[in-house]
Order: sequence, then C-alpha cells, then structure tokens
Amino acid sequence: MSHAPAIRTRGRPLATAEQDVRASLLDAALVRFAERGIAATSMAQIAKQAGVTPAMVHYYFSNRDRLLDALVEERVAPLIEQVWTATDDEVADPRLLLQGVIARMIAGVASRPWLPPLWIGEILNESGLLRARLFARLPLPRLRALAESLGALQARGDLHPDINPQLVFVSVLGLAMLPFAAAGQQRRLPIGLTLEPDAVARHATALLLHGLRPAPR
Amino acid sequence: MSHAPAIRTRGRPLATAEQDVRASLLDAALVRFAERGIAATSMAQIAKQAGVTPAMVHYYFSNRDRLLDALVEERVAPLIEQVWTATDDEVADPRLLLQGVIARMIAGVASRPWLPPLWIGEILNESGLLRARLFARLPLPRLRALAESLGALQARGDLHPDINPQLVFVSVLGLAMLPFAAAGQQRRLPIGLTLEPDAVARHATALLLHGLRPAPR
DNA sequence: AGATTAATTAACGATATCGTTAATTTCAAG
DNA sequence: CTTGAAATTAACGATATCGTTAATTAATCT
Repeated sequence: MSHAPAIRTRGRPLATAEQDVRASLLDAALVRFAERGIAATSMAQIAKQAGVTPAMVHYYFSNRDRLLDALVEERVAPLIEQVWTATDDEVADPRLLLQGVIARMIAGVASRPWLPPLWIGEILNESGLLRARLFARLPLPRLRALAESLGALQARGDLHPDINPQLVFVSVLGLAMLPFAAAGQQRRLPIGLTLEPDAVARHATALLLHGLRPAPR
Repeated sequence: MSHAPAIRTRGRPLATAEQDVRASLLDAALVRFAERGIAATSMAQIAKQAGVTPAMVHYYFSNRDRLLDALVEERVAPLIEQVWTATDDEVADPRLLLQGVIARMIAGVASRPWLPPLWIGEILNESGLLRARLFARLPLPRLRALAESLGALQARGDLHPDINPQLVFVSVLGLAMLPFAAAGQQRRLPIGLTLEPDAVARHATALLLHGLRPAPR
C-alpha cells in the first residue's frame, strides 16, 4: 500500500533512507481519517498505516488532540489560504472570484485525495472534529465580502431574487467538492461516471453561473 | 433529550405505556449515527440513547449488520421512494422534476434532522456504511432518465455545454442537502445564518435553474 | 572515545466495548 | 389458574484500545 516497509528493528534506525516518520504519520492520518472518519480511527490504525508502532504517534504528537492540531496547521490551513488567494480581477467581480475559487479548490483536490471527504465530513459537517479548529482560520472577511458583493448584484436586479448570497459559498462546496467525496479515490461515481477534475470544475462553474439554461448569447 | 425515561426494572415491563422499544432503538441509532457517524457509534451508545440496556439491541436486531438493514429498510428507503414519486408534469420536463425532487427532499429533511448528515456521510460518501445497502434500492432508471432528458436539452442547445448531465443529481444533493448537514440540528451555519427549509429550497432551485444570473424576463 | 541526545520497538495496565447468557418479571393462551 | 412465551436488566468473558514506560540502538556533540 504505502512505501516499502523495510523491516524495522528496535532502537534508533540507520540514517540511510530519508524517512520522515513525522510526515508519514501525518499522511497516514489523513488517509485513514478520509477513509473512515476521525472519530472511528484509532491511533494504532494510524501507526499501522504508517508502518510504525503506536508509540511513535505519542512520541511525535503526545496525544490525539495535538495530532489534529498539527494536521490543521500543516496540511489543511495552507490549502485554504491558497484557495482564497485571489487576483485583483477576482476581488472586483464576485463571479470571477467564485470561478477562481472553484478552479483552485479542484486543483488542490487533484493532488490530495484525502481532501474532499475530510472537508465534507470533518470540517463542513456540524459535528466534524476539525470544524472548531479550522473555524479560527477561516477567511471570514472574504466570505462576508463575497456575500456582500453578491447582495449588491441582487439589489441591482442582476441576480435572481431567490438566491441567498450567504448560501452561495456552501453551494460552491456542494458543487465542487461533494462529487469527489462521493467518488472516492477511484474517482468513480456509483452510476459509472469517471470524474475528471477539469470537467467537474467546468460543470460546477457553468451550473453556478448559468444554471440549467442555455449558454448566454 | 428523548422521552421520559421512567425507571426501568428487571423483567418484562408493565403494558401501560405504549413504548415501542424497537422503534425507539431505530430512532436512537439514527440520532447517534447522524451525530458521530456509524463507524464511531457503539451499540452501547445507541442503547443508552434509547434508555435501555445494550442487550436490547441484541434482542431486537441480533447484530450491528441487521440493525443497519432494518434502518435502511424501514427508515431510509421509504424516504427515497417518496422523493422520487413524481407527477406526470415532472416526468415530462427535467427542470420541473428537479424542482419537485428538491422540494420533496427538503420537506423530508424538515421532520428528520438525522437525514442530511446520514445521506452525506453514510450514503453519498464513498466509504459510507449505508452506501452498499442503499445502492440496491436506488431508482437508477429514473436517474438515468433524468440524465438523458438533460442530454437531449443540451443537444438542442438549451443547456450550457459545460454542464454534465450525469453530474446534475449530485449537484442537487450538494445544493439541497449539504447546507443542512453543515448546519446541524440547530439549523445554523457557522457564519451565523439560520436555515429556513423553504428558503434553502428556493435558493437551490433558483441556482440550479438560473445560476448567478438575473431572473429571466 | 565517551557522554548525551534522538528515535524506535516491546510490553504493560487501565479502561471500554461487543456480543452473549442467565435471571427476572409480566403478559397471554388454554 | 397454570403454563409457556415475551421483554427486560444484570453480569460475564473475551478482545481491543489508549496512553505510557522501559529497554534498546544509532547519531551527534565534546
């Protein structure tokens, strides 16, 4: 499954292979958390996935809470930062911003299969175990600004009155992230469809901007 | 939290109160599964939530697997059936059908707070523990028919070419169900928004049909 | 070289969990 | 009334899990 296990013996290992155990524990945790959920994953399972003993988790992270802290700090938060790093064009036009956010989100997903289940299950979900930790790091001002620019569009009559600007970002997650959570590592939906990241990005963008209407013009 | 506990004593209880223990075990399971996930919920926790001893779960359902079977059979499948029971009008026009499906979905959610987290986490999610059980009962023909009518629209140029008809139903779940999973029992999003079922239905429908564009005409 | 520090596995004890069985009580049928 | 079936709690034993400590080995510093 993961890297070559290379029989581990008691005592400090030789410095030959550049095996960063701490990093591989974080990776292992992400894999298992994405697969079975945080609450259902034991420390021992993480250690096993990483090919080390449970005591290593204690050695590097002291306890479960600190492991979660490290995960958020080192793996998840940087991604959120990246998704919300917008160009000036995007800041000026909420539709452009949404397009950019979707594109960066899905680009992030492509190289991080653990992201969608984790985001949906442990961050977005009310009782997700990363939610509180990540909430402090969310770019709330940007979310608010987005809702406000959409509200301005709406006031001008440039947006359907039934749309709720405050719900738009959750809708983006539903359109861009949820399909990947549903498809899993194999990127296949139960109906038999294979998910191409680019195609999902185009679909989500088109649906968000135009809905099920003809292409404009 | 739940009904009055009424001190239980050993032996068969008096037949006064009409307490359907089996039903209340199913309810309790749904509550806990929605809250912490199936994999992380022990039988004992379910029994405790229902106010009975763990042995009752064994008595009524034999084991965890059978409990899940009963849950799907008696609580979830009927709902799916209801959501997909469409009028003739809806069968003729995919946009109408989607509108109806969203309305019925959200109506179902209103009285069943456990539904959104369960659907998102245990059915839609790739490693969800109800997925395989429910898959056999999904109305696949209707899903396929929906995708096909949308494809027909698209071929006529009445639908943006970037839309993927096969992704539309997942998009519906993302728009109509995910917000409730994110808001939890309190129906409040972390940004402070309170979710009114009707408002969410209107938002999801508008976004799906028109996107972030002005209202037509 | 010697001493100290880093990294690792083995092993343990306390606690929790699962499924099951025995005991107990009430209901229902003859 | 009596007898058998239904419904329930208590209690148990096997197994797992968590976090921790001790032992062991390699690297690094002096």
